[in-house]
Formats: sequence, structure tokens, C-alpha cells
Amino acid sequence: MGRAPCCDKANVKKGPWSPEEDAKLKAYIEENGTGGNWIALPQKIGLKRCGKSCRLRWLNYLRPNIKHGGFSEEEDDIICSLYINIGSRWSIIAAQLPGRTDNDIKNYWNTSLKKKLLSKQQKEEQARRASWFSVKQEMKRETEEYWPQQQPPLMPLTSTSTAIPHSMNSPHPYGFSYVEAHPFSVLSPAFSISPINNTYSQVGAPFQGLAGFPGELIYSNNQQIFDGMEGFYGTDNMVVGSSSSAESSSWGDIYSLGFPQIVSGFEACQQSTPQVSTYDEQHCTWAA
DNA sequence: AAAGGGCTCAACCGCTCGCTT
DNA sequence: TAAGCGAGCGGTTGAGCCCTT
Repeated sequence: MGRAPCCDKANVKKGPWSPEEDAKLKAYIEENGTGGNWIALPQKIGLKRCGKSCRLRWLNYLRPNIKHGGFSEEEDDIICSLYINIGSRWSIIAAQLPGRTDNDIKNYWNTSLKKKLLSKQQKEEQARRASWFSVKQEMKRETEEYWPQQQPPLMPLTSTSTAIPHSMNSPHPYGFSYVEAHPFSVLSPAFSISPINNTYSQVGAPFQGLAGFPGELIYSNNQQIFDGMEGFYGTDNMVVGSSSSAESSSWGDIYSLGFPQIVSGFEACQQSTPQVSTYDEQHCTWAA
């Protein structure tokens, strides 16, 4: 058996509110308050409306000090920042913006702000890729110059690799990880370079690099990959590895603009059994 | 001037949460 | 403890407006 309806649907008016209805509702609430019972309220004032509809009308339109439209740059920044950190929790976001309703912010985000943010991120990502490309070339040069012949073939520096900045709580907060984006099903090795200390390490046994070559060698398990993204987007709430909710798919939309290979790769990775590459010292090769 | 496609935003729907009995 | 109920929330819809052709 389904849930009982909150009101008699047959005798309830729907659609836009008339000025008379607005006036009745506003006058009553200003004089008596809601009484903590929205369901009973329309009957008390003779409105053929659902209690939920009255509540919505009051909260989103009739309530004093409501601001409509004309969002400022500062408000945009607050909304974007909160959305990135907590997702579509509109009521929480609205609580940070006096005079704004959750419905208003939700509409504004869906119609304007999302597009604005995404285009901004695309531009920033283009600029970032351009600057990281030169760093990658420098790394390749240094690798070829310093790395001894007998060492493992550490990092296939190819056109598909991607650089990701570290988070502030990373051991090397000002460095970045270098991730081979494809294929993700075979977890590819990755570099993580730090200007802070000049040592190499790797997941599993420590790896002794050459003195003076700054960085560390890691393998791209999920944690390492998303360590960089976490710092980049300023969130520590992101649950990596859980993509079943609608919320996380919207996160994917945002993230994919910044790191399209990583998001698509991560999704592919989730669907496959993770494999860890190991180095065969005898044959000087990596094997999955 | 008219058509139609896109956009905005008020309102609805259905779900979850928390309180009460 | 479980069921019932209302409040609150986020997703979605659709009427009306605006802009382009």
C-alpha cells in the first residue's frame, strides 16, 4: 500500500498563484506564523492549496527579504566553491547567501552558473596543459640524461601522460604526479616529482634514484591518482571509488572537464580487476 | 510579422528524515 | 520497535518569455 496523500488532490488548486492567494497567505503568516503545521494552514485561511504548495510559496517568494536574480560575482564564487565541496546541497548553500532561496540557487546553477564554471575550467585546463607540456619535456630530457641503462624502464613518457598537482597534505605539496592515462585496466606506472626533497620512493620496496634527481616513483593506484585531484579541487570529502549515486555522476561531469582521461580511466578501472605491475629484474621488464 | 528554438523560473513530485504515538 | 505522519529537500517539469531567423 502506497503512502497516503498529504492533501485531497481532487480539491486542490495547482499552478501559478494569484495575487489574492499570495495576499491571503502572506497576511495570515505575518500575523499568526505558520503554526508549525503547513498541512492544516490552507484550510484555516480558506485556500484551496496543498500545504506543501503554501510552504513553497512562502519560502521561495512571499517571505520577507527575498532577493531574486542579479547574482553578484561574490555570490557566484560562494556557490561554485560550495558546490565543488559539498555538491548539490542547495539548502546548505542557500544558508550562506542571505536572501537567497535554495530553489533560486538551484535554478541559477542549472541554467547559468554551471555553464559559466565549466567554460572557465576548460580555459584554465588548456593553459595548464600548455605549461605542463614544457615541464614534461624537461623531465624526459633529465630522465634520458641521468637514468642508468640497467634501471627499470620507469615511466613511458608519452603523449597520453597527464600531470596532476599534489594536495597540500601530500608529502610533496608543491610537486605533481605524472600519470599515464591509458590503459587504466593495467595500472600504469607514474612519476611524482617534488621540488621539496630530492628522493625517490615507490609503493612496495623503496627505489634508490640518483642523487640530485628530484622526485619519487609511484604506481598509479587510485589513491595516488586522486591525491592530486583532491588537492586541486580543495575537497577532502570526495569518496573515490563510489560512483553509484547521481551526485557522483555530476561530479564526474565537472571533473571530466579538468581531467577527462583520468575520469574516464577511473571509471574503466572500477569495472575491471585492478592489477599491479611488478618489475622483473631478470628480464628488465614490467609485468602486470 | 510569424515561427520556433532556447532559456528562465515557479511550481510540482517523490523521496528521506526525524518526530510522535 | 514499528508505523504513521509532516517537514524539508533535490530533481524535474512546463508555461511563458525572449531571441533569432
